[in-house]
Amino acid sequence: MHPLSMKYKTGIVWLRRDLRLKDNPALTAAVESCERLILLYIWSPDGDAEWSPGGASRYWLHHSLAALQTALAQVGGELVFRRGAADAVLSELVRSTHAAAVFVNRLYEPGVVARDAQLQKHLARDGVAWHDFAGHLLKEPRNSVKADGSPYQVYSAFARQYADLSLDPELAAPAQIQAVPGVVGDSLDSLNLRPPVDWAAGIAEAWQPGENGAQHALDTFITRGLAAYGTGRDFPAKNGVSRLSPHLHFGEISVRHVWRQVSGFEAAQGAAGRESARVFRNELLWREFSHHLLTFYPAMPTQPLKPKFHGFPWEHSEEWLMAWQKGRTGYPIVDAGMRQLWQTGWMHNRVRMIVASFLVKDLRISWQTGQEWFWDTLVDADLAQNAMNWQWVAGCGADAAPYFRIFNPVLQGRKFDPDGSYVRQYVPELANMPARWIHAPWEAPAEVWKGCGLRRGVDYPLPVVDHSAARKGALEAYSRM
DNA sequence: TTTTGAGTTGTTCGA
DNA sequence: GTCGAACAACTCAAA
Repeated sequence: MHPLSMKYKTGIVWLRRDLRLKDNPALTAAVESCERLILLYIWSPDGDAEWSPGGASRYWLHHSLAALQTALAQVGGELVFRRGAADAVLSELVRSTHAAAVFVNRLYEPGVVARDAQLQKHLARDGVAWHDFAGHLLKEPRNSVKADGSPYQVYSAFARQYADLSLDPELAAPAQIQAVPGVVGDSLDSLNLRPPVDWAAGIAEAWQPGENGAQHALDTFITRGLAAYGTGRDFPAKNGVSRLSPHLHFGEISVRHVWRQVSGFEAAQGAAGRESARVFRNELLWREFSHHLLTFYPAMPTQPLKPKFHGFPWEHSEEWLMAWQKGRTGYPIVDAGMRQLWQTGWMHNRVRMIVASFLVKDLRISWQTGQEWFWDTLVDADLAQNAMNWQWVAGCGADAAPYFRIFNPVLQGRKFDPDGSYVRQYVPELANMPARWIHAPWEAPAEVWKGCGLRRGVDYPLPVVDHSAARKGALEAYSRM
């Protein structure tokens, strides 16, 4: 942390994706070094930075901000909302309030990094200090490079350096905040983050955005899911995963806190539990790795990391894309995943791989197209992770991904949703399909369809493509590269 | 500089 | 039904 010897009369805490009070380095430093604070959130819909949040993210953001507003008010703080370009908002605010310093936690999207550098320069010209802190990751990307200073390109080598990770002590939530009174702001509602049409009922049911919801999700996971995470995480019908991703994306909980809690749990476990904790921590390291990659390969969201993928012959079928997006491909596990995404703003990780593989390998539609859909529909949409994972599936990412790794949606369904309960939940028209046919209903005899009250290919579609043929086509296209 | 070992999550085929 | 091998070649990390 920066040693701040200077005391400021007025400081601005610019909250971005660190929507929490606990273990928030920028907030704590500001409280300790300023007599009074302006707590600011800026909504810049037309982007100082590219990749403005998608629909599901905005919904989450609205509720997360509402929760933060309440929590800050309880310690005397007042969250001020402003809309517009960050540069204009900050310079106006600095002039009108005579604030002498701005405090932020660093982010790692290339557009944000560039904008922050500009802002810092502009503020310095007006004599305003800029203090940025490490609050979003376990380790700063610039500190996790190889001995020669070059960036890691392989996950396992990257992850190895976290073996002896030592973390700064956690910071308590501020007990008291002195707010600058009477700062003019917009209302949260006027930011229009919520959708005009209420499609979000399913999201509201499934989630509790905000710091309390995040801590609750962590507690629930540690008491119910973590011990069996190693195997349980692969079964989408079980509650085997943490569901922390949107909370971590918006910084409602500190990843250092999560790491510590998981390590604390591990200490009291037998071999299986220790292995589960290790596997889960590796998932946190994949999150780190994605930010590392985005830092050193800023084109990752649009360009394949492996150059030979430039010019890959992707298909452009609106009809297939629509079938995938709406969950009407005729492959139940794929359709269940895509409908879970649409209804709840989230999809189980195992199923994300299956639907992504299906889009890229079976339909041969570009990973960028899939990434854009996820960006708009996921409550946890995160530029670094979205880009890294789509590239991983497509095989054009940093790690070696064998060209022959093509998921078979029927086998995956049978293996990870053996009784079909995940499919039944999200593809209710198949609720009565016997388990034997649930992952390949086109193979079911006519009387089985009839017995379920279904017209074959009408009430539930036949496969848009034949997997076996599509697999051959993909292998051929990849080998021609 | 050269060498060596290794690389998140799979599927198919034939014995 | 289960099991092991094959499925390419290449790049990266580290000694």
